[in-house]
Amino acid sequence: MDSVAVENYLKSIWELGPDDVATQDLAQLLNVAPASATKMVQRLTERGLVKHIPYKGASLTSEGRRRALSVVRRHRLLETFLSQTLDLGREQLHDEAENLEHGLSTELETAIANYLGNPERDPHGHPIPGPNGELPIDEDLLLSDCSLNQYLVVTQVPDRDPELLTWLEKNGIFPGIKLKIVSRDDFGGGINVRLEDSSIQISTSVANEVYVKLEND
Amino acid sequence: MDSVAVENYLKSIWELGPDDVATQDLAQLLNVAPASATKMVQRLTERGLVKHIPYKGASLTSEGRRRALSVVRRHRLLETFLSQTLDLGREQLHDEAENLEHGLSTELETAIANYLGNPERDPHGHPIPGPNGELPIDEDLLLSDCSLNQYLVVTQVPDRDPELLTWLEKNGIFPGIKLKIVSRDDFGGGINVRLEDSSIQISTSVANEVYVKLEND
DNA sequence: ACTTTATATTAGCTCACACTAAATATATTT
DNA sequence: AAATATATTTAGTGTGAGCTAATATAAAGT
Repeated sequence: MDSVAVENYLKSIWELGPDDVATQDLAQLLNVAPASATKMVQRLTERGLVKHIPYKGASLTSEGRRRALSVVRRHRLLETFLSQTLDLGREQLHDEAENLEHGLSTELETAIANYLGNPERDPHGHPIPGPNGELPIDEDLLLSDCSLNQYLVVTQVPDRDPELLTWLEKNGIFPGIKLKIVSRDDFGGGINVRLEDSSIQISTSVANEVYVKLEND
Repeated sequence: MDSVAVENYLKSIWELGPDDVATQDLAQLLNVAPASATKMVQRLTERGLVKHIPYKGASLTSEGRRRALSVVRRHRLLETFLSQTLDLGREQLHDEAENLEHGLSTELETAIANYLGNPERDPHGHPIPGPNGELPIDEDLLLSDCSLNQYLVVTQVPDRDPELLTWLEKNGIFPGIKLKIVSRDDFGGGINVRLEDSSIQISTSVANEVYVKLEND
């Protein structure tokens, strides 16, 4: 069984990947010194879970990817389970799942998945990998890439930043909501969006973390 | 925050306590070498969580006890929560809770407790400590201490051994069930018990782990 | 009271995972 | 092409938690 540290590194490399993950980014995401990240990347390379080209970057081997996705699966199932049983706000879910994911046995993972009816997405709209690390191809579009006046439905919002999530929630942006882009401000100023009964402005950096699909799909 | 290892030691000392806990028993319960247990007991003594008289035994300080009971609380809340949402068998609960208890934040602990209506006992009948480590006085009687022909109700069964638990379950012994002792075999042979619609024999060692109360309480 | 046996502790080692400081690569400017 | 800046890696340490082998203490038996 992988240690908590190993699981967290694998998951982080996956999140930053797929290729040439910089030691520094990894270190920052995990709140450790860059040297610590290098060290761990080397240990993982030893173990065959990571491929590392020094001074270039790290990436997961297929076994590493499998294990990373197992962590992601547990994380997302837990988020879904907690949000469905207790009613925690979407913004609390991430941290709680983060703490519990490492202690989830395969049996309990399965029990939870069955209980939930093997859902395909978590409450943030992120796809849940299958038990063997299959990840459905994600065809969602970046909100910031969409054209004006198309009818869109939000599919995914970011989960790491509770503040941001609270803001999105307060402004009515969460999976399932319909909207369209009515105009773009120049020079990276953001986009103006029309929802059911409100209009808001969304900065480019936020629009880069929200995914949507066309309404008629 | 206490490490997983520290939490496990504290909980184990509490379970084996209250006084003069032998290093060896601790080591056995935690599956580590006796020397490792001694070492940890010393570290915990350093930290003021344990009082240790060398060659005599260890016991918890009041702070140590508080933290041990916090682990026990999380464990028992999780058992109750899992048994109520998913329906796992009573015999799976213990191990799963064991894995998850260390990752449960105070907020989630509270959310679960509220969701469950602040229960006083877990599915095995064990009392759940309060959020500040208060443990209600446990007045239940050992089944093996009871007199013949009293009308009894089972209140607690052991949770550590899935095999035993399955056996008890199969023979109809679990919290809430009514029974009476009809006879005792001589020389530690066990007791004969009459349930609603069956009779079984229970060995002394098992009867020493089952608690009951008088029916008319 | 002495010896044996059982239980505990100490000593010395190992491994995982963190850190800082120093050294070395790579990338970017001038 | 050299100089500077940035990123990465190596070297050296520390701490937590485990192990085995050797030693010390307490309990039991003769």
